Amino acid sequence: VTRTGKPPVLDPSRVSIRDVAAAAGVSLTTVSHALNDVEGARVALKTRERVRKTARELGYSPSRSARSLRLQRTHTLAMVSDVVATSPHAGEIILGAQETAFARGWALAIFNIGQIRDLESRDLDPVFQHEVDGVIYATMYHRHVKVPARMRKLPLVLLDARCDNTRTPSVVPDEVLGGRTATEELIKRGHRCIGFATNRDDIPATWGRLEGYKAALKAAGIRFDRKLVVAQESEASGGYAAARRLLSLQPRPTAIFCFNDRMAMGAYRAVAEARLSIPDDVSIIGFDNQEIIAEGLHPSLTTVALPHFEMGRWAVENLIDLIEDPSRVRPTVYPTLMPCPLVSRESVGSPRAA
Amino acid sequence: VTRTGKPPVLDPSRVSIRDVAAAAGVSLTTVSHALNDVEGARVALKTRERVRKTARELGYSPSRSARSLRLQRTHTLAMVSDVVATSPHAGEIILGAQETAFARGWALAIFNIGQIRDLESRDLDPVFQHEVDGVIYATMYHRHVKVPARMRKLPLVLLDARCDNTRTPSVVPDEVLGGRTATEELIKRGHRCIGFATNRDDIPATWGRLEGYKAALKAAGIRFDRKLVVAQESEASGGYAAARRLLSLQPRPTAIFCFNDRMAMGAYRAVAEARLSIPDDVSIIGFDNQEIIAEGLHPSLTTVALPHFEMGRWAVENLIDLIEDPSRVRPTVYPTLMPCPLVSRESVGSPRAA
DNA sequence: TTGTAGGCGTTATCAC
DNA sequence: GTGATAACGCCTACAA
Repeated sequence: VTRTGKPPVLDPSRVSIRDVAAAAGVSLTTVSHALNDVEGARVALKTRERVRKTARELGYSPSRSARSLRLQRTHTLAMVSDVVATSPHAGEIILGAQETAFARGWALAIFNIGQIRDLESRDLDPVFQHEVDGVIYATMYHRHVKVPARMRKLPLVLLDARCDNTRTPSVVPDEVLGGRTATEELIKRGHRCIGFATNRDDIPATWGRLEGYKAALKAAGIRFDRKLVVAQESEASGGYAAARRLLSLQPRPTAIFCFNDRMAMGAYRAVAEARLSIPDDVSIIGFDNQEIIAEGLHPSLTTVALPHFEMGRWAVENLIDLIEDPSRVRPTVYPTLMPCPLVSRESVGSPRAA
Repeated sequence: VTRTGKPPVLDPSRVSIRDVAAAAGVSLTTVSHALNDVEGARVALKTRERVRKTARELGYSPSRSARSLRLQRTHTLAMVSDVVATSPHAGEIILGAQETAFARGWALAIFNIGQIRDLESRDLDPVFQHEVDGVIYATMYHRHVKVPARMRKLPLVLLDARCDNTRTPSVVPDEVLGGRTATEELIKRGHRCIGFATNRDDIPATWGRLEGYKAALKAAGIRFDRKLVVAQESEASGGYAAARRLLSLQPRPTAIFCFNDRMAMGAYRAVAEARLSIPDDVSIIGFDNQEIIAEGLHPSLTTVALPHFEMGRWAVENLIDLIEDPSRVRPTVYPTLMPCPLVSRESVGSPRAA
């Protein structure tokens, strides 16, 4: 990088702590004390209020650079992720994280580092050169990760991921509860023969949702039937294939729980091809709440939402707390499970009288 | 905010310019000169190389805070947007912007400020307190905006938006060309009777895509038929309604250009209900390339992609250039139009022999 | 209760 | 060619 050689162009409009001090007729120490509520040094109440008022009137806000330099704190969080920014829900995670950080006066820097499996070998220097006070390590979907050693040196929170070290705060969707929520919704409507179009990947979402499905059946006294669970690719085509298979069973399931909304999209096609209707002949429930799909389908899709916004918020809250008081290591369950709420639309109804 | 009262905890592992100077056996001034290729002060080649080597070995990287303070430059860009982070394509914009900024050594801070029409009245102080060197003002979809006075004080680039001041760099999708691309693709396959399921909103995308549709017809010597253009809500339901209408015409269009992929999703349903098949009886082409929809539909949807990633990249490149050399105001067309590439999938074919 | 001074790490000016 | 030094704006130990 080549320098311009020019001296810094000072912005005369910018008000500094000196200006406030001058305007309030006190020393800049007093201003600092007053504005920061410093514990030791007490400032007369009257003085403090005058200082505050002056600062407000002048539109003073402390320089982040100067404060960072002095305090060795940047008040900036890094969100390091694989392709999180391209995942359909990335926006929600970023939004939740960003809003929370902003509300607490922190900045959030996004670092997209490509495939996360390259992480160990990759050069993270650029990330750390940005001098952040903490790291949120987010993955595109719920999974188990190995945290690079370099990253452990900073306060760290995992989002949508868990690792071996159970002392690292981590937040993931409660897949089990979500699977249970979906299944219970069907049971509540009177369904007893419920197919599950699941996926084939060996990831927590697969195990968890299946476990939730089983738990709901058990709680309702419905026998688990292996034939009602069909695993396929977690795409629309997989959902189509799985649903076709399920609809060909005797007796035919009156409802299908789909691993995600894309699979549900395929299931809709299978139902239509079988000349059946949703939800009269078959109820469909999805997972993920991808709104484009869920609201675009006809009838609109009842589904279970992944709490991305909430996870973003949680990660930032906990990371800032961790930074501000590392000693306060609250004993907490690991990982933190964020509930997945039901989003009711039109694709679930009661089965026709048998 | 309450202070801890503790003195700053210095990170002993962090190497500063002094360490490099000591290790290289020169003064820290020389290190700065050598590392920054300062014009006036020349450093002996041998010295410079030694300094560089030492810096590399020690893993030195200058403190951003200190540099910001000294240079009055934060090397940080703000991306101020309405609900961009929740829009389905937000990820692509952010990704393009972030990768580009990162590659040039800049940081990108995202500021989500809710509904942008409130912008004038909104308190942007928090944004500017973050001390950024420039602003990317991004909207959720292509439109005309009024830029708040405060924002004009900083280098500014508009993304997916245009404003009255034609000297403000601005990048938007080339809607006209995109509409033309879609229509031409259908014409190339031999279609002559092409319906257009458009939307009702009074936005540039509506006018532009229609204009492109007309231009393509004209270029192919096909008479524009008003009845072939049906405006509806830009949702799946609107696409359904529009397609139903179009499919009832005599003669029936052999192809339908849908304003966006969601409308195309609805059009698929209308085609299926009419017991027609895609693309044998009717070809469908969308717009936006929302992958979840386009790849989930059966058959997969041929569509025109919005260049979000590229717009993010363009905005950052141009903003940094503007900051680094404001005098270099290149005379350029306004706004910059980013082409929308065709994404071929399976929903377009040739019409059956008449 | 308030003021003074030193330093956070860097770059630019100006001597040597 | 090289080095000492003064800022950038802020916070805080310490003196008054």
